[in-house]
Amino acid sequence: MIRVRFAPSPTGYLHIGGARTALFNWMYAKSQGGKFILRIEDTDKARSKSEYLDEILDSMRWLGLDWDEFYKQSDRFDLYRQYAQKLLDEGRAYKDGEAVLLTMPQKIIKIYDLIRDEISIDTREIKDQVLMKSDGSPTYSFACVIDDALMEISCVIRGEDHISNTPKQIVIYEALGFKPPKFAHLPLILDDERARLSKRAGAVAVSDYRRQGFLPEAVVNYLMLLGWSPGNNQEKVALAAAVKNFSIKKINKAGAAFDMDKLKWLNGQYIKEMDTARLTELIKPLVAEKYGPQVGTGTQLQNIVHLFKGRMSTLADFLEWTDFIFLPKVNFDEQVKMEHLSKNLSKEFNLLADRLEKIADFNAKAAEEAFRAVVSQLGLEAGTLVHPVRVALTGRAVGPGLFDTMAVLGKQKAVERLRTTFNGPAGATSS
RNA sequence: GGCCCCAUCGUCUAGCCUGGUCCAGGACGUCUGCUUCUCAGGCUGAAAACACCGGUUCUAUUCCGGUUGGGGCUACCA
Repeated sequence: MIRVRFAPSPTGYLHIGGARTALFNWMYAKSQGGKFILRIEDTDKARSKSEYLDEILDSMRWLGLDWDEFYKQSDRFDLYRQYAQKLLDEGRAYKDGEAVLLTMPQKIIKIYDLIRDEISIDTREIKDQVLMKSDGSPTYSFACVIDDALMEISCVIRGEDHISNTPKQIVIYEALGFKPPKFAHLPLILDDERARLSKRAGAVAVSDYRRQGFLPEAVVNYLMLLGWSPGNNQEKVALAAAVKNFSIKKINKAGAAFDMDKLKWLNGQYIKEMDTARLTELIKPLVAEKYGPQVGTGTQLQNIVHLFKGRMSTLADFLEWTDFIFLPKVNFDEQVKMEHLSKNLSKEFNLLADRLEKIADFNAKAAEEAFRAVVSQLGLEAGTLVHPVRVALTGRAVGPGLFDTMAVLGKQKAVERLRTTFNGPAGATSS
């Protein structure tokens, strides 16, 4: 039976690198019909916080990484104490004050790593290891070894930063009379300067990505591609398909730099392919949070989502693009205003407003017809009026097609903005 | 510093195990062009890599050694 575990420490949020370690463990378990165990390593009483634990659990669920068994090391302190006493009784460990230290044997330890093959280390490089701290709590390596052995973990899949912990732990396995599991050390995720990914480099917590409007399926898809490849030049890979293809042997040895651009691209792909109704459900709470619970309900929001779907790379982009629809007044970009509205077009705007006002069933097609009529009446090129109108209605020079934009804005606001741009309420005049 | 790990386009990678089919394939990003009222998108196309030096071999990106470079560890943190 394949049994693997992910063992985060609740001394911080779930790190994106930790999420990938969890993901690889999870994929391996699923691909082998094994069990995925979540074990909380909260032996450091001072730094462990329950809010971090909640966040880790939340992020795991959000990513869809469900677990079969759950343990907390803080519930198991008696166990660690018993094994420490056993080693003391057998003379394999000794006391230094209240602490318990393990005597290091002098030998060459060979690790068989599923990704890197054999690694050997001379224990003479390693000093005696603390097993139990003076405060009575176990050290990481001691608790980790006892738990991995007792939980019958068949393969320890963890980050490369643990390679040098492995020989120390093998010595502990041997002292305790346990058979060591297999090991697989994953390459680390690096930042764009190829240094270890840290807060400095932007978002590192899974919850940050969630907050920024990334989809869990995109985050999972991106993470699995860091150090692993499904083959066949596939980029967009569903978790289920990846599980089918998964093999530890195919994991890379070299560190992988995190590329935010590619994550955004992937996220955009998932957004574009998502059913608009479902996407609207995801966006609804964001709109409600920003503008109040009354705004953006019903099919109206779905139409807006439909219009902007193709240009979003994160859910948060929707809010960026659509402020002109939800805000009572347009938020002008002064630069853009200078460029497109410095010439007085009040005659043209009013004419267009008159036409729009008369439309009974206001939609993109009707708006376009009205617009074309005005343009031909004035003998203008469509383009010369399209851009100023877009700026007047949305505050920006870029956006979706003007008539679709008018349709989602609605007749009333469109007409009002056209009328007030040049000769509206005090202060609205620009020159 | 010591010990350990690693090394294909700017980035993620395929290929390397089982040398020739690779003047190295895909994707992100960058740059062309087309589409269009703009931008995004979509569709085209282009530039872009086997770190270096030796060895083995008829043949090396693929195997071996070294050099260089990068990363990790070196806690009574995990």
